[in-house]
Amino acid sequence: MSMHPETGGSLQQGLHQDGRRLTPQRRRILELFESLGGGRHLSAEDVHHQLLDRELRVSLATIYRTLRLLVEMGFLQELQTSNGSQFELADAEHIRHHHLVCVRCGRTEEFESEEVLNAGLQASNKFGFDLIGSSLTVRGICPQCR
Amino acid sequence: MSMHPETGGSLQQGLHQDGRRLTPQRRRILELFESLGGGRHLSAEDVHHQLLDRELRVSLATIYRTLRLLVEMGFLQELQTSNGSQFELADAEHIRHHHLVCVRCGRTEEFESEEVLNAGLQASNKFGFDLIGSSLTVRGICPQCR
DNA sequence: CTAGGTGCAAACGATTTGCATGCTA
DNA sequence: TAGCATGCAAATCGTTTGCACCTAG
Repeated sequence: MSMHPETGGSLQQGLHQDGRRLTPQRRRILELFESLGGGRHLSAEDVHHQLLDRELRVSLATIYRTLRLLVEMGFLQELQTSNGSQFELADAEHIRHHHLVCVRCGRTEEFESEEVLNAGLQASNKFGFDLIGSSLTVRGICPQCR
Repeated sequence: MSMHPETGGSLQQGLHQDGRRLTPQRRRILELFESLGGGRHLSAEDVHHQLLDRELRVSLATIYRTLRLLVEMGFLQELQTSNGSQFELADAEHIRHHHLVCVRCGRTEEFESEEVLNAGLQASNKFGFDLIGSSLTVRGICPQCR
């Protein structure tokens, strides 16, 4: 009942469902996230720059469209911040990592929690949702800003 | 160590700290949230309309400035969505309410969880943050969109 | 072939900011 | 008074979209 993160193989399969196509641009974005591994937050602009560093040109518009697609497929998870969205791998190893954000300076720390993972699972069961992932955002004021 | 939500009284006190002033505009916004009670999400525009319905004129710019202030003071909690931020009372009764969001249609359900609350507390302690609040966002696909 | 994808540039829309004026403490 | 707050309008800036062209299947 829960749609789960896929391996490279089944993900490419997913990109062929419903008449979707696996283009070089999409492959580049996928490979970027895979090469960076989990636990890294990238904005759309970050993805753009990382790709340019690798001499790969993909338009920002396509990056936005692809990131949205990957979120809906459950491959990425989106973290909304005051400066726009951040995306990160949502695979089994990282689905349990959460965020502690300073509301003053935006500093972000990460932590893990088994209980939070379970709470999300229970909630999605209760309402009949297919779980994609969950993320806890804890807001506070960091020591430097206090 | 944890900055906690305040009652009306200590909140108005908070609005006098650091040379801040309690203006009619701020009072109107505060009273709006208090009158609606917890568990309601309002965007900045929503606040604007609600106030107009009550024949109270406050500029959108001031609403944005005040909402940010109230979030930093811990009186409101901010929920970032793809259509902008939503704000709600962050008082003791509602600080433990979380969100289950459909990534396709945006439908949002709410639920509570004691474990999540504790996880946030532990995390903020670990990094020395003053806790303001926490919110879990669970992403999934709702039954209608599946 | 042909629907889906891409790039570009323009459009959008929520939020922020500069500045002159108002008003709290 | 002094200085924070407000209102207005203009500026920002991340994100979306229209459209003509391209290409995976």
